[in-house]
Amino acid sequence: MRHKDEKKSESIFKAAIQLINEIGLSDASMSKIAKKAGVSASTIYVYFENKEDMLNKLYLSIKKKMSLEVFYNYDDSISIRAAFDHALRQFINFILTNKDEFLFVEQFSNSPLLHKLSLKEGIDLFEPIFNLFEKGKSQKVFKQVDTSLLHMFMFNPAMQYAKGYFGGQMELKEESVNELIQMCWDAVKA
Amino acid sequence: MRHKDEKKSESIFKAAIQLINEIGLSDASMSKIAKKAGVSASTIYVYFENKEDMLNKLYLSIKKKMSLEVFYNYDDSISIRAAFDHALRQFINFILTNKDEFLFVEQFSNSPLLHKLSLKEGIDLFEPIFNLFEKGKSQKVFKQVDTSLLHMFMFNPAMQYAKGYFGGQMELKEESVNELIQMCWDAVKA
Amino acid sequence: MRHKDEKKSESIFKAAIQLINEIGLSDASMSKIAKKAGVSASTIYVYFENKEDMLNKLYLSIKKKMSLEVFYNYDDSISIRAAFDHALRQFINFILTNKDEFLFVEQFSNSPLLHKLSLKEGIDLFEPIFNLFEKGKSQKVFKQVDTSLLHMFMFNPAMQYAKGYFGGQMELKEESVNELIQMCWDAVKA
Amino acid sequence: MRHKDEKKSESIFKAAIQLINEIGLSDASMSKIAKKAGVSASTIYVYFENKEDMLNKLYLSIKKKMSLEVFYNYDDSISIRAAFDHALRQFINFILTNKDEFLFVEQFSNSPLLHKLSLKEGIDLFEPIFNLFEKGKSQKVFKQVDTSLLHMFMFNPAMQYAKGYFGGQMELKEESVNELIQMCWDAVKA
DNA sequence: CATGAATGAGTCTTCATTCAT
DNA sequence: GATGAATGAAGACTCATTCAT
Repeated sequence: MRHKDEKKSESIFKAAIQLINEIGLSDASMSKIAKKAGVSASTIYVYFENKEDMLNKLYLSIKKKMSLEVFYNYDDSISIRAAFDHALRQFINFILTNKDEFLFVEQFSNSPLLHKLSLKEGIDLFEPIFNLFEKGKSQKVFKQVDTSLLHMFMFNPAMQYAKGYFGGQMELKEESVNELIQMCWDAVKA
Repeated sequence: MRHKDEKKSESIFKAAIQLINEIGLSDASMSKIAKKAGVSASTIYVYFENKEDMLNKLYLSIKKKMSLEVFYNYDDSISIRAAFDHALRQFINFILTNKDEFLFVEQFSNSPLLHKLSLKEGIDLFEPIFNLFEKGKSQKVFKQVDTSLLHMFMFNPAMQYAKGYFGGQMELKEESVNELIQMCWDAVKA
Repeated sequence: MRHKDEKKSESIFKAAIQLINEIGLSDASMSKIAKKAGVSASTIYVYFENKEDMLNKLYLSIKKKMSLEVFYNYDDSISIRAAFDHALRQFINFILTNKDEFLFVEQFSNSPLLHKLSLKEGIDLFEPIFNLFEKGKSQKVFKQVDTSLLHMFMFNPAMQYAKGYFGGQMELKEESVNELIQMCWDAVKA
Repeated sequence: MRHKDEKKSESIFKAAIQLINEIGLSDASMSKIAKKAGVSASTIYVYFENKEDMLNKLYLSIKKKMSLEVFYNYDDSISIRAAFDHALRQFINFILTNKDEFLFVEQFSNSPLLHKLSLKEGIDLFEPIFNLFEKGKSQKVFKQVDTSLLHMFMFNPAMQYAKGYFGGQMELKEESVNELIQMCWDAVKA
């Protein structure tokens, strides 16, 4: 895939993301995606094995992009609170400014199409956070609970918030974002 | 006329829930559901207008059952903390002991098939919680933030936890549940 | 059938005619007809053997009604021209004032559902006209051509005209009707 | 790509026409047509948008073929009577030697599937006839009546005659055709 | 007599995918 | 590498009809 036309596979990704957000994962057929991408449906099969393969690769590519942004300028050595804040704020910023990518990931995560392997790979990209939690726990900054619980309280509310915002059920207020980060912190702090 | 089998629409519901959990919402076709329910596909249309109607009615029936359980023995007059604890514990208990129902609701909530009307009706069933939040805010027990934020931090982590548990990514420990409830409380308390 | 509820079978007829005109013969299902008639679909099967039987009986009942009107006050002994005129005028009057019945007959006549037997029975009702043609031919008033040709030129233009009128492609003018009758006469007269 | 079989859409047309004549428009399902054409049902959708589109295109293609034949060697400048005769005779010849095409057009014209646009396009193909009528009226050769009345009396009897003939209710005699043409002329002539 | 419930067969249409060019 | 053509399988849904009450 790497040696084929990078632009074409990129335009397929773009079309898929947009279409899935417009009409939903299960209504976004290969031919519709192809039409939107400006290629023939059969061309997609030059770049991907099948639909599932395409979606998994799309999922991972977004996760990678997301992780790059979340950990941009991420510095292990600052205070735990500051690192927590920084990463979470970057994360919120990413999902709010990449609506389509975020909503695709959400839809896909809730579907049986997400391959176990891709799920794991996606999680691995957030390794620095797990390190942060371990360090924080040993310093008694975080509660002595399962790391996955901490992880959940760190990112999930923001995702839920973004979904409510994009769904029109919530307003976006600078103030709310700060409150939300504070609430996350209160939940995980010792 | 033949007598209407009271259990038939119930068995269609049951088949739908199970199948949707096994293979996902969009792969659970009417004919597959019918086969699992032991009826002809056309029989479903005797009980429901169409697929969307069926799923919306299923959704509402689960939401109602859920609300009944969450508010079983719910007492407005005890302390806010106790009421919060009680409802959340009942909620967790419901989703953990009604895996299929819960996972169906999750899938359906994230799908475009969920009709706006059903969404609203579903939310209305949790009105007592909204009253609790208002009361708690006025007594400065809860943070002075959007009620929807409080609501999110109360229920969402538990749902995410259950999903992780059912997906095999988390263990279920009595201890974890208590920790989770504590974390929710820390998040919302003033 | 005669001893059953006459009103019910009548209301089924009425509903069928109307519905067929609204949505077409092939979209007018038994259940839709039943709903419009205010009875259960199964009730129709008390009065008729099946859909085809129902439509054939409906067809014949309309043909009979039509023949009654066409030959109302019909007098064999007046001049051939006058009898021709009278019958044709009555016919035109019938189809213009019984739009639904007429259009149903047209749709049904063009469908394979019309049973050969009903077709013949329907034609038999117009026997007096055939007598008129025979008499006219022997008196050299009409052309010496096949009676069915005469019959065709007498009734078909009016039917076509009415269809054009009901379809909105033609206007209805008192004058046009007279012209049409004159043209029919010119066609058949010797 | 596989090469597009030029004959495929033609064979679909042919199968559709034949089948519709055998079992009627509304019983001629896409899958039956496909089977008769020797292709998969989905293949039809490669060539046509849907059933309605297919039938409309079929209708127009027949109308065009018909008009080509009717106006073959048609000469504006000969006498009106001769032009009338020529066109009508060609028309009769066409419908008698193209039974399936003609009967299809008849069924389709009486169905709600005929799109307004196709109806108009179909009529436009007969423009020379309308010119003939206008000229004939101004020369007092034709009656001073609505052109649509003239048109009706020119073509409708022949169509009715052909339907009777194909339906087995009339015989085909060279003589009758001449008589029929004469009757049409008598009807329209001043 | 009347009818609600039930269904197998069928409707049109879309889908993911393959294949020859 | 790119693609138009082709298709079997499946989708949601409707139909005419039967049957037990």
